[in-house]
Amino acid sequence: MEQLPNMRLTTQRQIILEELAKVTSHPTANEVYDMVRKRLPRIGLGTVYRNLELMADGGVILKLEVGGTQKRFDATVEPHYHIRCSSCGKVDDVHMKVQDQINQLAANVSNYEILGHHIEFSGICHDCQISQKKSAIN
Amino acid sequence: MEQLPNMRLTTQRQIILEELAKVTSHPTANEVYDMVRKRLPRIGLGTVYRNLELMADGGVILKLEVGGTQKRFDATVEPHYHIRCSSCGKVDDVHMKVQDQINQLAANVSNYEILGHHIEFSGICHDCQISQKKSAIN
DNA sequence: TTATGTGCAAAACATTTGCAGGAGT
DNA sequence: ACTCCTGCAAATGTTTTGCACATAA
Repeated sequence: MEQLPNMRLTTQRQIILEELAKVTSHPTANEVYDMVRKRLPRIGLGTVYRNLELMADGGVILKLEVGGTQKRFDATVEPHYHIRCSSCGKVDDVHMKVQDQINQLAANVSNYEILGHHIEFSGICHDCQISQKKSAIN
Repeated sequence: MEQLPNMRLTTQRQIILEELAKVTSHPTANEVYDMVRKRLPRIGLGTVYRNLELMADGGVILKLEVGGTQKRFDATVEPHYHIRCSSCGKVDDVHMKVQDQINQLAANVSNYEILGHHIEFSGICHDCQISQKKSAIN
């Protein structure tokens, strides 16, 4: 595992990263805690929060501040977009090309130094589309 | 004030909406509470939360779930983008054209029914650019 | 008049932090 | 050894909620 300088390679960090890499579901800190606890039952929730935060700061993982009350985490650090189901709150990746040219459009109309952007789509996931059709029948 | 059906026009709602419309700073619920309290000292924080939520549901205002811990609110409901200062956390509008064509790009690669999108830029605001230059000298 | 809304306070969540003991380098 | 890290629990911060009273329609 490639870590940042000044970060020790602890069992806890290793397993948090392994478990996060296993899924594509963008889990919340608490969901990561549940996943990790199956292998490290005595780990503290604070440790999970501390390490997710540290890894996100170090660019090892991505912290998503998308809709909903909790932050979500993603082991894929390459820039990509997300979609959130308005009905069930699930978050999925959107595998489209990153639209870097829009940074220039923003730079043209803003006095900020533009660092980057993130797009969050909203929609209805396949499962929820099906549930909606079912309930429309009744 | 045009409200949704089944919503009474109360003094509290009126003033919350007026105060929100006065600013372009995308205040948090607590900041709205502080603003409103100057005119209605006995209003409860719960009332502010309840009404901001209701108005956002009804499309009278916009609820922003951008980076940072707290939700922010915006009296401008026309679709537009935002930029958040990575240094101080301030949120500003980005007055560029809405890129509706990217919804189609997302629809092409996703099995979600796309409803819309929001772009959040990140950058360094003008004030923070100046502070950074000052501290670079020392 | 009556359904809805309000203030207040407590509860429910989500996240952060202090500290004494533990572990990586 | 000497830091840095962890588990635990308490603290903090944000949002929601229950309830008795108030008020818009």
